[in-house]
Amino acid sequence: MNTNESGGLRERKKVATRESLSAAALRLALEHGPENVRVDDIAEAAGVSPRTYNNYFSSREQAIVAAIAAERALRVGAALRARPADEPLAEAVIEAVVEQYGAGSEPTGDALMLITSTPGLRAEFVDTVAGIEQPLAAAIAARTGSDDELGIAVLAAAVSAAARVAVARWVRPAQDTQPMGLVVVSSRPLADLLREALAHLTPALTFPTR
Amino acid sequence: MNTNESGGLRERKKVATRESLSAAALRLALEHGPENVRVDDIAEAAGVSPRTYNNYFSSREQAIVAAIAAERALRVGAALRARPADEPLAEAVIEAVVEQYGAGSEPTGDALMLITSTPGLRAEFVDTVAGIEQPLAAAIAARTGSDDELGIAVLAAAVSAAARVAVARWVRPAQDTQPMGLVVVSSRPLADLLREALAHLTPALTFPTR
DNA sequence: ACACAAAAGTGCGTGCGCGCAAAAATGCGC
DNA sequence: GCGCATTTTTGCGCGCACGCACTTTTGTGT
Repeated sequence: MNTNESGGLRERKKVATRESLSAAALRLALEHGPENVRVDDIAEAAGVSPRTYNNYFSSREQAIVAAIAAERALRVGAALRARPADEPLAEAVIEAVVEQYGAGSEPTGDALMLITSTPGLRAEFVDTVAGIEQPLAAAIAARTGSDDELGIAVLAAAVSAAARVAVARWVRPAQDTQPMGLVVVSSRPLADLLREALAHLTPALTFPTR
Repeated sequence: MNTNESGGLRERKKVATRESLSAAALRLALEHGPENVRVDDIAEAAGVSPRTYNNYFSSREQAIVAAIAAERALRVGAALRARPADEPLAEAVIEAVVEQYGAGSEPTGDALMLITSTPGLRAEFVDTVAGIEQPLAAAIAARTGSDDELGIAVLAAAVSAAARVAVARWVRPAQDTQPMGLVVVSSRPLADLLREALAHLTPALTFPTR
């Protein structure tokens, strides 16, 4: 039945509510500055109650970043599954992560300005990278056929950690901030940083223990 | 001058306040159950105001776990520095982590019962493992003499992530919980889980990129 | 079409985390 | 010992996260 395939009305309304809330949070943050966004305002703009807002998000930063990072982490698993089956695991993982987080996928313009505007938003954006861990573990397990659950979890966690280091390096404030306290990202493309960071894990992904 | 060596009275009082707060949080949690501990009670027991409590801790779980995990993460860096200089990096790192988190160092008795009693405490305990990342990076840099800052950060982050996976595996609820909903840790010693997890990173620690 | 179950939305109250500014404590030079 | 600078403590107020219980909406079987 159609409702099972795409999820029913309830499921679609749930997704729509979440998207409406994060879109409202982002718009209000861009209009008034992230520190001036109020939960009551976000909820009202999305047409739900503040309590419902908290059913979906535990902080303002989480809601704002959700509109920017939008399930990117979840797509890493799908990207890895889509890599050629005969490609070495290390390369496949690197390209899957770079595809979702670099090479044209990184935030730009107003969104980038926003996530680097406060420590809280920067930290939340960096934290969203951790979301790749579970989908990646599932995709690695499917790809390798390995039943070493701990080993797979460790490799996925290491990749997630390396990606987080690269993203943190990319968004961290420059040592000497620009005039007016402007914060800019690293001049290096995120794809470069990701590849360099993940290259250090190539040996671990290439020579599995056992 | 003496005050510079050990830190002055101000510094010593700061340390004492933090220890007093976390000890009070732990004692009240053991006496009344972690969910019934109030910030006002912790602050009063430690002899400071609730506002001061929040200068040191951002949550009740953080204060409780601080009394249990007590700077263990910071000592991993020192433990690595203390390993034989000619020992391969991978083995030195593994033994340093195991020394601080396993092999007789893991929580037992009431403390163990407490950190596995609620999802919040379990998550906070697992999160404290992330604290090994910076001290470990500093110790790896000192030990290898490498100036590849990103590479060192990635290796330290990967080790931290692997240790977190092992600790999370150790404290996670058993699939079939005991009667009365009792939660127990994995039957395997934490040292075993840590060694197995970190073994997967031995190739990355042994064959540096470059 | 209806009845019932399940899930989502919501109001309310509670506890609390944090920014700000003022008071108190400590460090230091003279 | 004193004056000044710095740091820590604290009170206050605000915004908010969440548990609980109730209402509303959606899903499902008959």
